[in-house]
Amino acid sequence: MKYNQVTIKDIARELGISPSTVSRALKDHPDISPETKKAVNELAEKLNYQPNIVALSLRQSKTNTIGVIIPEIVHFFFSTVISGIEDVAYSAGYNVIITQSNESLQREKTDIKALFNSRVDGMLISLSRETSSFEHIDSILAKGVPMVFFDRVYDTPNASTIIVDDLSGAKEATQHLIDQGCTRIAHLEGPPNLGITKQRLEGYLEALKENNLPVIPELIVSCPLGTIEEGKLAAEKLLAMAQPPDGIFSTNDPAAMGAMQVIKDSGLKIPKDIAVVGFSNWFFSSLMDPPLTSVDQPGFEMGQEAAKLLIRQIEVKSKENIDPTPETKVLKTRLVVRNSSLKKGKK
Amino acid sequence: MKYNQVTIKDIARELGISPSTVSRALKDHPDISPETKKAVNELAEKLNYQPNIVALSLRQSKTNTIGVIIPEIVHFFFSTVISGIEDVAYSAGYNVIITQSNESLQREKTDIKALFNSRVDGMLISLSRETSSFEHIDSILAKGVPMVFFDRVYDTPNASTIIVDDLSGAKEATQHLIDQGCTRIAHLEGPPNLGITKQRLEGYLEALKENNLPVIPELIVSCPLGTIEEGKLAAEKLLAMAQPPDGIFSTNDPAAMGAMQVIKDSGLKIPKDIAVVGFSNWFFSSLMDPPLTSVDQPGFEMGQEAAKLLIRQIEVKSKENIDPTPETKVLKTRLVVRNSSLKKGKK
DNA sequence: ATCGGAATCGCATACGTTTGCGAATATTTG
DNA sequence: CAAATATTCGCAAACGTATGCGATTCCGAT
Repeated sequence: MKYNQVTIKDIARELGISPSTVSRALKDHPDISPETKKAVNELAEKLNYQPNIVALSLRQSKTNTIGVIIPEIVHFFFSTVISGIEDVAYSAGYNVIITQSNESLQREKTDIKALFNSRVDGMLISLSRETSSFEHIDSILAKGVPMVFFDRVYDTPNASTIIVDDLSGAKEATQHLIDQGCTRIAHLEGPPNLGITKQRLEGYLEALKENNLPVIPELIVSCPLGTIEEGKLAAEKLLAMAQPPDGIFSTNDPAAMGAMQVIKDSGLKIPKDIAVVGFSNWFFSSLMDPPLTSVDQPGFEMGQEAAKLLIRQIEVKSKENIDPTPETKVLKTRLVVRNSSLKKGKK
Repeated sequence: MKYNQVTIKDIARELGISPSTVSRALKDHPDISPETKKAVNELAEKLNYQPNIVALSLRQSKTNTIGVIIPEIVHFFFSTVISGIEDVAYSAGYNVIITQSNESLQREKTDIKALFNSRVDGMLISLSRETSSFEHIDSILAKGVPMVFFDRVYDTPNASTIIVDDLSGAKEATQHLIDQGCTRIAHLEGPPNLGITKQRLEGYLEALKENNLPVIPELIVSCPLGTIEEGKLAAEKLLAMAQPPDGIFSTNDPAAMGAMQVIKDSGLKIPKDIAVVGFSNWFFSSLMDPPLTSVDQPGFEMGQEAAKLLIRQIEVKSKENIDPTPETKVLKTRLVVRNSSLKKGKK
């Protein structure tokens, strides 16, 4: 689009000097006399000169843009993360291009290529549910594009990652159920490809072991999509057992919610008969009836940290021309106790 | 960032021809012989040539990028709209840069400038709650940047808008309450600057008049932020009245939700004592207890339509070099009836 | 008056691509 | 066989900016 914006050449012509001088004057280069600088700056101000970012990007081989790939935007946790990313990116002078994989590996591949072709300075990625091979990522990584993975991470020594302590969070949640007197605790397990799924399962198992509770395989139900619907199905299955559970720890909030609905409809009471704990602390969790206990993930902070890390890597790479060593950052979770799990009342 | 991507020059050098020939060969220009085209295309394929989008943007004064300004991402409706925008933008070959105003006029101003400086080809904007003056928009509009406003629109003859039929939606919602037997219907009113607030109020009033119900000013309570907290306060105020309402139509779902909590805590029953209807049909509305009746806004579709309209305008402007005439598109709402308003049971 | 150096600035080139125009070669025509 | 035309390609400039290097000017010192 041609907006007839004033350029450095216009200023040069008007002042009868060369574009190079104008360029230098604008960046306060010592070679330029104070008078020229003054004249240039005043005219630039008067004409409302704004540097052409596209030309700058071409010249410097740097777009000041970071690309983001997330599974889906319409997801409380991820939109919170984006908010955090925006927050630091904008104050650092970076634009943010957002793409969503829609949980599809195919789409993730085209997204990553599109971002690379757009010459973004770096990428922030959270893997799709389907992603179990990584050539598409490795090939871009090999070209030296800085990348930071968050939440659903690719475990490679070549890229930075930022995660929450899913294991501890899950363990704490399970321990909380045990403290409330639960002895038969079910687990709604998440998408099998994701590391977070394994971590949360692991935390659940560790808590059981530390309390000398038996691990009952039938009580671990897979919810590969983690939807409300799957939560309902899982709960129906659990309630049909000879000995139903007295507590449920779900890999995420929607599944927990689905389970809650089925439990309530069956006439059982939450938390008296079955206590429920979710994961992620979605916006609406506090609005449920009863309000859902959940493990809070600091999404905004995760976005901030991921963006900070990426930008630092970008700047290191461009200034010192050195590949920065990847870092891993683990954020703490926080168990938010609400009525869905309080059999005994608050301590 | 220098990724040492192969350029048109590399291909030219390797083949002993000029860059211009390579360029033309790649775009199937008739001036180039079939043999040269074949050679070029094969080598390009082999070297995995990808055109440098930044150089292209500079050359063509077109970035194939559209900028989006929304009040906040962490908002079910807006994230849904974004999803719709992405959907059509990507298949049309456009990148999407997203910024959020955080409901601040100041931030909206800097966002719009930043997007302009990034030379986006067009903008999709939903106004902040604070926006009541429009110079910052007019000045950009005057430069000929295509703009489409959605949902919270700027009513000007110079830009296209895409909205939902808030008036009809509100009227239908209120009529529904009347049909359920409500005679004292309260309205939780939204942010005063927004057109949608006025439209929804208007629809509420029209429904009352058509049914010969009196307009009782005390029953119209302002919720300038539209938060859950404000909904609670409003409900407390309403319940303290000598004659509390028997129905509530809220300008949005969170306020409706806050009201529901207060009503339930006060011992009154929903919908028996007070029926409640919200607006926007947030994701969690169906999960409330009782599930909340709400006016569904087609967010995804709105995003799609807005992006389509904008892209069409961009292409018209660049090809025919003519300012396209602004259009307005109105999308239909849909009342989703749930138990929070069903005093009589489904018809 | 001459020189040296500092101060100030412009030329040329680069980033990667597109495109009008002209040049060279090949082909057809009379 | 010469001339006209068609085919195929390269040169150069352009988009807007940054920067190494050389050129010019000016000043004070000798």
